Amino acid sequence: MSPKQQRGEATVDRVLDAALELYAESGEAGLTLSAITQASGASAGSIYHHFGSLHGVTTALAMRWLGRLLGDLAAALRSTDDARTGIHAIVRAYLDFVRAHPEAARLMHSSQADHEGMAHAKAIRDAQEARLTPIAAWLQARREAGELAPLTTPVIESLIMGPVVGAARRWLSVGDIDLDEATPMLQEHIWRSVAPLSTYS
Amino acid sequence: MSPKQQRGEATVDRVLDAALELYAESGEAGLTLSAITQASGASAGSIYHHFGSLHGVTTALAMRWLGRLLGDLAAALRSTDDARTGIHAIVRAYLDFVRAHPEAARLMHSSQADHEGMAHAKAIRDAQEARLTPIAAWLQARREAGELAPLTTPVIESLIMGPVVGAARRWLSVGDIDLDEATPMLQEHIWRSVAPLSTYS
DNA sequence: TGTACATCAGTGAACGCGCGTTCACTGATGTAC
DNA sequence: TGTACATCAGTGAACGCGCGTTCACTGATGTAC
Repeated sequence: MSPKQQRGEATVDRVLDAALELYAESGEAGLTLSAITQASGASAGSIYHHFGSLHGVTTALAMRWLGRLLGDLAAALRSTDDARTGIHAIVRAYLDFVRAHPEAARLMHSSQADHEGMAHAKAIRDAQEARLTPIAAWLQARREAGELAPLTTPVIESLIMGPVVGAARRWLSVGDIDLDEATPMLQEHIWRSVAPLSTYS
Repeated sequence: MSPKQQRGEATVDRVLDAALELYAESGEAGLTLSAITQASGASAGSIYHHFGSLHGVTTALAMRWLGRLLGDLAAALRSTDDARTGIHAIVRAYLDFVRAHPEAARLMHSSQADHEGMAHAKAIRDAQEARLTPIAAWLQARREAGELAPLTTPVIESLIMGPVVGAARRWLSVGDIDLDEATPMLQEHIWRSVAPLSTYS
């Protein structure tokens, strides 16, 4: 999980890369130990040495990509300072990430949803706290500045991320949505849903 | 799947009810054949007679509840005729359903998300076409009447259902959202995101 | 610079367990005349 | 109303397969003096 030698790190990378590929090919059902050993070249024992269990592999995989996604979102916010450009930036960043890493996005959209993800959502939040904090702080600051409607954090987060996740999932599954075309519309209409009323009066 | 005798129907019901309970207890991993036979009282052979396979059970379970949910949503729309009350109604109907059937909601939120659900999203849509059509028709009529912003159907659906699904999932997992309190806010702010601009100018 | 030792990294055969599925069969229900 | 037959519903023991995990071990790397 936290290798002390370079080749250990390389092995962890190879295993996680192979696992994502396997997941993309055949879903959660494809993530068997023998499939991973074959695809990654690492032995069963080596995988257990680094991850403790098969479940440890999938957890590490989800955490790695969730960290990258949240990092992108936080970075997108960092270069903005008014609410509207911030909303636009985070929406774009999420959709860009999904387009760049569709397999990882697929993995996260389901692993966040499964029983485990549901049950351990809090644990995940803790593990990713460092990356969640700046995003939450940004939201709070904008709301306190009166640049966002006076809503609770969970409601604001649902209003912003909900449509983005919905559009991403739709693109990943049904495929009847053009993300390039949809992005500016999502950006502006999501903004309308969280903008203070004064913006339009 | 479509039993010709009454006791067949009763068995199917018992199996699906037991399966949902097992899922609520221990997730997808809990849905083994032996667990289902034990919990439902039906024999392995009987389950194969009705569902063809274990996978058939989970498919039937998801379809049953998805049908019920979509039925509720369509019913909620039916008693409205202007866009704003329609949006309010469908948002409320979804959240009411989630509160009334949290285990089923949990199941659908993940089974819609998994690899299978992603891959076969189109097949699911076909199977539920009868229930999806009136909802899609309502949307189209309202948009053509100028009561909704001129957006493509996937984008409108994402804007409406995205935040609702997001809030529901958050309630089911993290639990840091009060649905009673959030409902009116979601209703009105979702409406703002799909309302024609003239509403606020 | 060299040596001894501790820790990290990796191997792969072996294990037993529980899984989904099958199948030959019995019993219940419906139907035709 | 009674009888013969077809279909539907249900049983449960038996099967083999592939799974995750373990473990005794070797080899590589880092560290202390």
